[in-house]
Amino acid sequence: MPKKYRSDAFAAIHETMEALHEIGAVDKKTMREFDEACLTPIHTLAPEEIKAIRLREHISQPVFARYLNVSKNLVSDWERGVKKPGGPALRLLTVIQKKGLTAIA
Amino acid sequence: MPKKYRSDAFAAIHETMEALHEIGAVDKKTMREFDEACLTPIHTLAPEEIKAIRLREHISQPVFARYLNVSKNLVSDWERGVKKPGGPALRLLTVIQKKGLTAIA
DNA sequence: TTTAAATATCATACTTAGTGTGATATTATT
DNA sequence: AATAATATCACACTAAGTATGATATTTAAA
Repeated sequence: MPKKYRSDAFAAIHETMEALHEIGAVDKKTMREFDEACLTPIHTLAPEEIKAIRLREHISQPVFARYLNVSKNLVSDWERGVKKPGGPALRLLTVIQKKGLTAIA
Repeated sequence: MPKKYRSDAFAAIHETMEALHEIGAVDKKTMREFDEACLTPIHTLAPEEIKAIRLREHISQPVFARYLNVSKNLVSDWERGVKKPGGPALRLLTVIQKKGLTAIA
């Protein structure tokens, strides 16, 4: 059984916060700070870490590339440290690292 | 209660496929084709669609940007059609469009 | 055992997505 | 009234990401 406590709890709390905001019980500033606090922090990933994430899912570079919607050569470059994943790519990899491939399938 | 039938079913089937592959009952080619078939197809998003996704979540451009791990100006550029989201950014937006913000939180 | 196909490393050249700064205007909040 | 958040816009810059193709090794199949 997959653990989904965190995301389920977050979804529920988020909806509650939205309702409270619409009623006027919570102001925009609080909403914004709440959302910021819910963000999974992002740290740069070392080449080996990226490769480890992929091997953990037991898939090849080409297939992994299609999941991320990037070219297969880019995945190779990441794993060899030739290039480093940027903004949105890093978020994607962080999500997969934490929740697995099925989170974005 | 959030609907997670699809991802739960996929996770279960995926694990079964892996087990069958390790036993030798399923070859690599079949595994690869299976994974490819599980990918949510990606279509380019119009500026209005991107804005719609964000408004649907009731958050501002800056907060949305932090969820995606991109700069706030880029979100503005997307929504005005000045720039178009590429590979990994498109995947991220497609996931949010289908599963909501909590999928990547 | 040979053939074929998938995988992964590597090189090169190119395009544009994404960053960062800063100005402006409008809208909320106190 | 004043402060802060939001959003549009301009500009220059960097490097992420693309595309193609060669090579080598492994893996599957005939």
